[in-house]
Amino acid sequence: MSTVRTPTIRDVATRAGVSKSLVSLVLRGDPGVSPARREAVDRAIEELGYQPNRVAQVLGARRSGTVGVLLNDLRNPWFVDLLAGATATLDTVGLAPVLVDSATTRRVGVSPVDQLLRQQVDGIVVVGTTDDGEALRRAATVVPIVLAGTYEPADLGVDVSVDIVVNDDVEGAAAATRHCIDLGHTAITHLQGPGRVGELRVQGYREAMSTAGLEPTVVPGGMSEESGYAAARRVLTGTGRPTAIVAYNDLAAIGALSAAHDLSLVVPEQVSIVGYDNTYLAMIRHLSLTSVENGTLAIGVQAARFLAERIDGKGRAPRVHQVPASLVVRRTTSSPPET
Amino acid sequence: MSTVRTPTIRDVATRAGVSKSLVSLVLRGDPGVSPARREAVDRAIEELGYQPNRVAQVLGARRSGTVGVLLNDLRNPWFVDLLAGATATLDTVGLAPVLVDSATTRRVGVSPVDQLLRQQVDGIVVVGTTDDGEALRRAATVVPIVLAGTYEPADLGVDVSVDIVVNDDVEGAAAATRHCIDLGHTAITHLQGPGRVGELRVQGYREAMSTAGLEPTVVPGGMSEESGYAAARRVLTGTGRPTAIVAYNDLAAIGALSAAHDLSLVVPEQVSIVGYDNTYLAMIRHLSLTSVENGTLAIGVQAARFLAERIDGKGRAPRVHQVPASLVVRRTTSSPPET
DNA sequence: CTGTTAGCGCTTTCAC
DNA sequence: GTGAAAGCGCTAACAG
Repeated sequence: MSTVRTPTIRDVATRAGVSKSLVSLVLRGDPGVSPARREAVDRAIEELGYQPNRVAQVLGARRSGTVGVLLNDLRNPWFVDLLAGATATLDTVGLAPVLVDSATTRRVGVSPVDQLLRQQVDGIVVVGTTDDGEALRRAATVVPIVLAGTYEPADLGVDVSVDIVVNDDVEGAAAATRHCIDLGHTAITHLQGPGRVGELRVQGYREAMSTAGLEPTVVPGGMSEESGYAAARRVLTGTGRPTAIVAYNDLAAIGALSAAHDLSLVVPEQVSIVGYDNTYLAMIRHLSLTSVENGTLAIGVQAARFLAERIDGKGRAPRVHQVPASLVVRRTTSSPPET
Repeated sequence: MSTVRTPTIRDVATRAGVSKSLVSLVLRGDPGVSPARREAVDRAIEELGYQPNRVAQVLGARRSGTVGVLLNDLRNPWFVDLLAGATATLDTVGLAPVLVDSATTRRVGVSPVDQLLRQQVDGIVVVGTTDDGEALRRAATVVPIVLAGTYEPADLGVDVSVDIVVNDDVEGAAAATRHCIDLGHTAITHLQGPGRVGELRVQGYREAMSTAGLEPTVVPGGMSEESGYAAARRVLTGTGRPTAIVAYNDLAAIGALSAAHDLSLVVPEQVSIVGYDNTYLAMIRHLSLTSVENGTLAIGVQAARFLAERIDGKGRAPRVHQVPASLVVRRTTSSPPET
């Protein structure tokens, strides 16, 4: 914590014997600067240990080069994977993500979205179902927004156009359900998750059940391990319990796995369980969870692309990009018990 | 994306019929503002939908109210837990974390630490072992730094003082090892992790082994699932394999679990495995990993406190805060096979 | 208690 | 090609 003033662009300029603006040009790699001067500036920067002040740059340029990423639970590996895809892509176009985890950020008064806006982000990507639709609606009038893995908030306003990048939730859930049906299950319960995505998965589940002439059972779950545990525990307690559970996501499925364990039900012999998202959790061999692969990384990449385009002013009509979903069968599903 | 200029403090002032500075005072909740004027300002803010521009605030105030949090893998639940503790505490003192995940942030040229500095963060908390010691050393001369769950980089310079918050790695690893010894194991292998923390855990392991008169075996591992898998696979292949593995952390332990599974070794009957960090992964009942609880949340909280103090100018001597570690026995450890 | 006056460090026309 | 000057939106003394 030295007490000497940290060097500014002006110091660099004087030291290099040029003007402020010339330094600014060099900083931004402007091609039209004579090699000699560029060299002089670079040396001065080096000698001074000069670091450009981003804050001042942003204020001056009226463009921050950052995009807000609104997650809602860093504990869910799905978010992290999607984030990885988005980050990689943003990097290539000179944008930097600024994360906001609505779960940990309980800053009173100001909504996370407004925080982002105040920070002058150039765009926002909303990852997964979120509340805060009100704030987003406002935000949409100021910066471009893309929704990744969610359809909410729908109707962001008449003349604002947001892009949506999702997987085929209906088909994914249907595939998961069909898999159970094909294995011989007839009593299959679905643990519903939040939002429109939750509804679409219910729809896929219902379609598959109906096609097979089976009676659907949907119970409200959630997107966390705890909620999956609680829902599954309820469902698996007592008689008339299902022989298979199709969960909203991997986290909920893992909660269900735990519930089964606590009720001394062995998986998959007594109860089959399938997740959604195909996160690394599903791949852990000791869990080896049958799950729906939904192109998480690709969604992140595409979301970032869309956002970057819109930030560049390519203001087209709203787009919906859908990546396919496919089932990955592992060891938490098998034929139902004989009874 | 409306085209109207977003309102500034000046617009608010005119609309409320007061001066810019009065608005500024209201914004910062200054007590010395007459209720009438405050009310007028608030109404103007409301009517205009005014949002203060953080960037301008920071530039003016020469203080950003943010602290950089240098993680190195968002996929490791340990980081996320620690982050949660830190965030909660930072919030209470009006500081906001800005995350940098060195794993996903591969921004060429500028080190993540420098990025943080350019953003004018008021301090940095380094979570877990990091490279980039060089940049941190430079940073330490500009803002306060606290290390959480790591001792690196050591020696940040003569007159800079950084605080360190860690758990008792030696005791934690020793407890894990003793547990195996008490169960009757004699062939116990330790999967070493990175950095000084890795060394301390090795030390704890060695001490426990030596006390019991057993021969230690340490193999290099890593901190990821993959590296744990690879190391364990090597160790468990062929004859003369250990009956117990003490891993560097939960992620590595889970990798080891998978390796055992792939080699058709059943856990814990044929091989016991213990992790470190006691993350939610260890608690998943289907994994039910014996692990060392190391007060992750408490470390995050304390790190944030230390940093906040230093930012407030309470520049004391460097401190080292150590939280206790304790073993949580679950179902991946048992007596060794009879042979 | 309130308004005025300088900046904060950088970008950006716009002349030279 | 390079430099001068005018902001970006807000904070922070300092007078009134």
